Amino acid sequence: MSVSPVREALARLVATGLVTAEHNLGYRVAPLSADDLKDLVDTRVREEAWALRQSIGNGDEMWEGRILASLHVLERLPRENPDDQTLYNEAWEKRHSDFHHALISECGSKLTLAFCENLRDLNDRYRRLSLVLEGGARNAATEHRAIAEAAIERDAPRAIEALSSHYLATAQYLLETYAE
Amino acid sequence: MSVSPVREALARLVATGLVTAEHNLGYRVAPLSADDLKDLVDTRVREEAWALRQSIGNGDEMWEGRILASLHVLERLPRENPDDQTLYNEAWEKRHSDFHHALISECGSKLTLAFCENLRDLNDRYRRLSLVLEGGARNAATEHRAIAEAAIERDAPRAIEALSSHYLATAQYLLETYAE
DNA sequence: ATGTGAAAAACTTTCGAAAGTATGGCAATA
DNA sequence: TATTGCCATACTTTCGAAAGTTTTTCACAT
Repeated sequence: MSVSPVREALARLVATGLVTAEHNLGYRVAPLSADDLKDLVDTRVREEAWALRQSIGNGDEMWEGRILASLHVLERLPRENPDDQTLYNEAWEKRHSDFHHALISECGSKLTLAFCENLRDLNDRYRRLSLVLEGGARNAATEHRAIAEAAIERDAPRAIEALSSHYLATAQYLLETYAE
Repeated sequence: MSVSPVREALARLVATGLVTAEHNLGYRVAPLSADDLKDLVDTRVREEAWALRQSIGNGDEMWEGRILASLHVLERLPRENPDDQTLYNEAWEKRHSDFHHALISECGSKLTLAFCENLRDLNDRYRRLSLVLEGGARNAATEHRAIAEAAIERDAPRAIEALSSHYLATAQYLLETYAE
């Protein structure tokens, strides 16, 4: 493989914020920082809270169905990689992403959805790091179910509260661990 | 100039959403549409309203100074290009962008600021089109001053109302013109 | 020891051409 | 006339090398 396609791929990663570029100095993995994580989680909670509220207002029974379907297949897979505990279970990661997307998918704004997807990609690096550190102590499955149920019952405040604390818990753990 | 740097530039435009790409079919100018514009303006009003409110809460006297300075230099330049009425006055465009950035610059979230900048870039195509059509009938200068004054007086609701209607007016004109 | 400057090495970017892919035209067939 | 399949053409992507830039090395002078 030549440099051209690699550079194209890097250019895309720069656009998402996962990689930084400086002219004549090449590309670098974007650094992680506590400030970045705080901004990331706060912004994500704000955006997804709005998107979830809109979806609860707009979504029909098909939307409810998609939430239940994505939650179901998510619960049928272990979060850990069965073959190698040090690796991620990419299939679970995909389904996890799909579940969260389903929740906000009926918000009515493509731009907001694209932004949320971008924020998820940025956040994933921190979340995966947290996963390694806490070793799956928290029960994410219970939290997912709580969010889904509140959303389907059209209880926006409860759904948003459940989603927010779901996002905040992971970040909080990481921030406290690194504060030491 | 070779294809490589052109492709890199196009890749960046794809990232902002101004250009679309399809594998083996090349790049295209992203289409304009009424739906896109509605989403764009709604999202932008929501994001900038939040960012302005935060800035009004966080901003110090230096922030106030930057708003006044950017408004001042904006008012000292004509919106139209003095040499050719069919061209834009790029210097004015730059100062206009700087003014709007100054208003929200103290919101405290880099991610939100980056998103707002992206939305501004996307919106500019529609705004410039509107500029040609309405021929500068509206008095943007008065609106800018109203936003700045409300912001500096720390009147968040009034500032947000002024900013929102400033953004909505341009879009509304364009949507109505094309609805015919 | 410390700093300076030139030369070499390593790396990034750009280039022109080759390889690969889609589109349009044309002849053969129904 | 309409449809199919093939070929030529135009375009997009990828390649390997050349050109350009930054970093390191090392001799020399302070």
